[in-house]
Amino acid sequence: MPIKEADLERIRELPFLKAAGEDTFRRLIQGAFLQRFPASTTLLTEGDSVDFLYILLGGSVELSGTWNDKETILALLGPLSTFILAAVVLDAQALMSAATRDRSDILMISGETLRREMREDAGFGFAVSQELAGCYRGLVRSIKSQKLRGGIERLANYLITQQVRQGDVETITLPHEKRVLASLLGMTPENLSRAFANLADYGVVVNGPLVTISRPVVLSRLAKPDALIDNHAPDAMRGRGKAMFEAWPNQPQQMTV
Amino acid sequence: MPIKEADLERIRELPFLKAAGEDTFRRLIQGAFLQRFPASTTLLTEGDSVDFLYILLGGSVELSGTWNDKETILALLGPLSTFILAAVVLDAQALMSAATRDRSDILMISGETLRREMREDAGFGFAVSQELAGCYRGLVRSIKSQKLRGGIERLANYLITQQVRQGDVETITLPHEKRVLASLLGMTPENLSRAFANLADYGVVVNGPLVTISRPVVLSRLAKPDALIDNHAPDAMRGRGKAMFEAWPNQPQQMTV
DNA sequence: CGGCGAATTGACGGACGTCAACTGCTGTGG
DNA sequence: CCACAGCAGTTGACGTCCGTCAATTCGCCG
Repeated sequence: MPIKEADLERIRELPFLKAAGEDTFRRLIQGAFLQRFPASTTLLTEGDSVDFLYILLGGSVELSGTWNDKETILALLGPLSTFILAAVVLDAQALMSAATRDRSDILMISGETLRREMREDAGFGFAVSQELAGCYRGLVRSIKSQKLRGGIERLANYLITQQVRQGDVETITLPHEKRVLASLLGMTPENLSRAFANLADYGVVVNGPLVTISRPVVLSRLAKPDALIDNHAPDAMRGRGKAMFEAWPNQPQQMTV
Repeated sequence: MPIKEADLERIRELPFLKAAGEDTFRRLIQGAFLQRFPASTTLLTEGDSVDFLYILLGGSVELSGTWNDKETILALLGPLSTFILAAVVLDAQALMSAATRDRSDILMISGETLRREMREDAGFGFAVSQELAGCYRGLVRSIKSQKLRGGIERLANYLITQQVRQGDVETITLPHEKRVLASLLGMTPENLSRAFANLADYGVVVNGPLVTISRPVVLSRLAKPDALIDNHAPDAMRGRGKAMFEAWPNQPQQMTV
């Protein structure tokens, strides 16, 4: 699929490409592919060597890890996310698998070109560092959530985060299947179900993918959301306008726990 | 404390400073402090804004996070580790606290200078990206370990990792108090004790800080170590000689789960 | 209409956290 | 030199959280 002019402009606005010089940008795009993948397509399996940096322009992607026949979802990505950047920078094997969830448009930039341009264009290299630093901090938040909170608390905070991102509505829409959410939160689907049932006491009403938070203050007293764990305004957003926060459809980036 | 010539040479060998140009290096060192801290000194509390990049030259440092009056250790660092680099790159507040465990020599580099030099010296910027990418991948391994394995399995793999790092000896020395290890592995001291007791069936004999692995094959069949989780040869080591792996005393870098 | 998968619910067992008591070591002070 | 306090570590009892297995319901799509 050829890269359209309109796409080029969108890509150019990515924070870590905006910092690149005009020549750098052109060379990066030169050997890049823009490809449309169907839903549930494996893009990369953990252990694979990584030849491209992936940039999700449309659709959604899931990052997962496995061990001993068990699998866990590490992150869910929405449009304008980059992924497996760290493996590309180090030219190392992937530590996570990546698969599309919906039909997705993905830009693939040559890893070798990326590394070469980073060594040439300091502004670009710095922007990549910032992107990586944002990813790193997302994982720190994840680990803290995972190690310090119980399942119900993780769910409660997830709901509050979603509420903020969806514009402080009373009724939020779960953006993924519950079994996917369960894996992201580090529990089984059965336990997620029970966690939702427990939250009924705190004014949480579940109706399919619709979740109504009728007593936000009560829920918040349980959840104890924390600026140093909960990504209400992700690092990755730094440097762009607030536009992405205002409305739902264009929101995501990274949806870690 | 003034920076000694001998220290300068050691510092210059750090992988992410080795890539810096001579001028860059001089400017980074210009406004830097080398400071000796006693044991159990708080260097930084989560939420603090971060003015310096820290480089541990001697001693040991613990990185921790808290929520709701609970605390967990996120990493234990040995000599020649950098820490809170991500916060410095983004000029953001720290997500973890840092404290010395032993008396420690720490080099502090101005964050503002670091960012400025990254924007000027592309080679240096790239090296910082590599450092960050290595840290990121360390956390990915941690999360996978945390979400996919049970406590006993995490301990078993920790022991195997230590065995490799200590030169494949039969009897390893735990480098930290057991309650510290417990927190790092995401469990309580009591449960760590029981986990050790369980591992007796797999040929693990505990004697204070000395742990003998009498049947490595049996233990390994339980632990199922995985190159994509267990950091037997950390990313951060890329680019330096193998010297650090050969012997115990000079080993560490990062000791994540 | 039938079948498949997601979601829920119940029953059960195992893993894990909490509380308490006890041991052993170490450093301190009489 | 010994008594004692203090802390790390261990062990036991208990309760809760969580994963597993099974059965059921529901909605969606062929």
